[in-house]
Amino acid sequence: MMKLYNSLTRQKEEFEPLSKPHVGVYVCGPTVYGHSHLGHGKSYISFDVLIRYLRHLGYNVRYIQNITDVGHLTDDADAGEDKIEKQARLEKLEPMQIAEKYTKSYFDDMDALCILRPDVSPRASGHIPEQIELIKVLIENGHAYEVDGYVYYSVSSFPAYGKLSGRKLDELVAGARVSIDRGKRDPKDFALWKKAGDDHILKWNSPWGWGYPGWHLECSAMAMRYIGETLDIHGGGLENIFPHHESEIAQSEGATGKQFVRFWLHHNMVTVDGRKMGKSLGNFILLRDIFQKFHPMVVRLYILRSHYRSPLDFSDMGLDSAKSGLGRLIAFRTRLGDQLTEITVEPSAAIAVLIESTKAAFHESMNDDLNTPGALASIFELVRAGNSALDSNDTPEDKAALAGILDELAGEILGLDLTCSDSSSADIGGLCGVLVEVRAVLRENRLFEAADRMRDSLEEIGYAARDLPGGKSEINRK
RNA sequence: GGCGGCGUAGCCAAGUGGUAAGGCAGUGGACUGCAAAUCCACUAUGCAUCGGUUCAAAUCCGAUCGCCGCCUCCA
Repeated sequence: MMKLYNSLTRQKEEFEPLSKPHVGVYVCGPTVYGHSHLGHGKSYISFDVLIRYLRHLGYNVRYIQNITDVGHLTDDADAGEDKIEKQARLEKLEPMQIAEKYTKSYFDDMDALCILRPDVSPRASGHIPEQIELIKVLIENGHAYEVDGYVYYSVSSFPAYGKLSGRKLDELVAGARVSIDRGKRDPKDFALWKKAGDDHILKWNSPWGWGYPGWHLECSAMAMRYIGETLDIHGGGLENIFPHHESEIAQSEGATGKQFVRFWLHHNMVTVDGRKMGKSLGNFILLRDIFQKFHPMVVRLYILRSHYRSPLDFSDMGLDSAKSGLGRLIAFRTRLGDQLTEITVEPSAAIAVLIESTKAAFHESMNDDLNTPGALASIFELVRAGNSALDSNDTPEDKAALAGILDELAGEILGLDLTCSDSSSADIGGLCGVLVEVRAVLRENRLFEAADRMRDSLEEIGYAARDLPGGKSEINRK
C-alpha cells in the first residue's frame, strides 16, 4: 500500500482513491509569463513521478494541470500590474502572444525532462464561464457578495477557513491590502472577481460588468470541471498553501458542500545559497540555461535524489555529482544491450533473486511517500550487483532480465531515460565504427603512442575511447 | 509576532525506537600496454549542543544555538 503525506492531516496516510481504479489529480500549473526555472522542474518532476507510480500500480489516472494565462496582479490589492500584461509591454507583444510563447517554452522544457504531459492542460482564459458560474453559486449560497463590480468571498462565512494552513481566523492579520480594499466587509475577504479599468487589456464581461477572475478561482473551477467536486489528490508548492489552496477549499466547498480534496500534496522549494529561488528575489535559474551545460536527465536525477518534501539547494557541484551518477546508470544500461524482446529464456537464479530484492526495496521506498532517494539507492545497488554478476558470467538472458527491470523502475516509473545519452547521428555512429577499427589495428600492432594520441584527440572533441576485453574498443560521445 | 520545517561523513542525501541506505569525491587493490569503465576493500563509536524517558534514541520529550519557509505574486 502506498502512503502519502497529506498536508491536510499532517501525517502519512494510506492512499485509496474515492472510486477505484479512477484517480483524479490536479496540480497547480505555471503562470506563463516567463521561461521555466529549476523550481518548476522540481515541482513537475515530483508530480510526474507520482502520476507514473500511480499508473504503474494500476490506477486509471486523470491528470489535470492548469495553464494560468489570465494575468494576475503582482499583489492582491489593486496596486500591482497584471504580470502578463507587464511582460507583453516589455516584449512589445499582445498579452496572448506572451501566454502562447511561454506555454510553448514550458512544454519544451518539461518534455526535455521526460515529464509526461497532463491529460488536460486547461487554460484559465478558456474557462471564464465556469469561473463566473462558480461565483454565482457562491453569491447564492451567501459565501460571496458584490461591491461595485467586485465580488469578494466572505471568509467568515466559511468557518473551516484555515484548516489546511493551520491558521486561525482571528489571528489572520490583513496586510497592505486593507488600505486599498474597495468595500470589503472584512479585511480577510479575498476577491473572486475584479473590476477592470480601461487600461486593463485582459478582461471579460460578467454579471458584474467587465473584469477578470481572482487568482484562486481558476483552480477550483477547472479542477471541478474536469475531475468532479472531490479530487483524490491536489498537488502544488508549499508556498501556495496559504492563501491559494486555503482559498480554493473555501470556494469549492462553499459551493458544493462537499470535501474538495482528499489528499493535499505539497513539495518543497529549490533554494540558492539557502534562499528560496523565486521570481521576486531574482535568483532563479532557468532550465534552458542549465540545459546548456547539463543534459536534462542530469537535472531529473539531481531532483530525484532528494525527497520532494525537502528543500533542494542548487549547486553546480550537485549537478556534477548527479552527472557522474547518471553516467554510471547509462553505462550499465548500455552494457545490457537492446534485444530484450527476443529473449524468452529465464535468467539465472542469482539474477532472479537480485531482481526480486531490487523490486521489493524499490517499492518499499516508493510506497513510503514517494521516497525517490531510497528508490534510487535500490537501483544503484542493482547496478553494482548487476555489473558484478555480468563481470563473472555475461549471458544474454541475464542482460535482458536486468534491462527489463531497469527500464521498468528507472525508466517507466522514475522517468529516467537512460538510452537518450547518445544523440549522435547515424553518420557519427559510422565514423566511430571506423575509428574503433583503426584503434584495434594500432593496438594489435602495439603502436600505443598513436593509439593514445587518438584517444586524447577524441577526448578533446568530446568523445571517449575505452578499450574492452578482447582487444576491441568502443567510442562514444561523453 | 503567529504558524510550519530543517540541522546526519569533505559534498549531497535516506533513515523517525533496535544499534548509521545510496550517490559524488577520496585512498588501497584486481583488471589494463597505459587509461577509462567495472568489481573488491577502506572512509561518521556517531547523526547541531545539553539534559531527560527507555533494556535500547539520529529517531520520543524538554531546553539551547543555528538556518529556512509561509503569513504579499511566486513551482
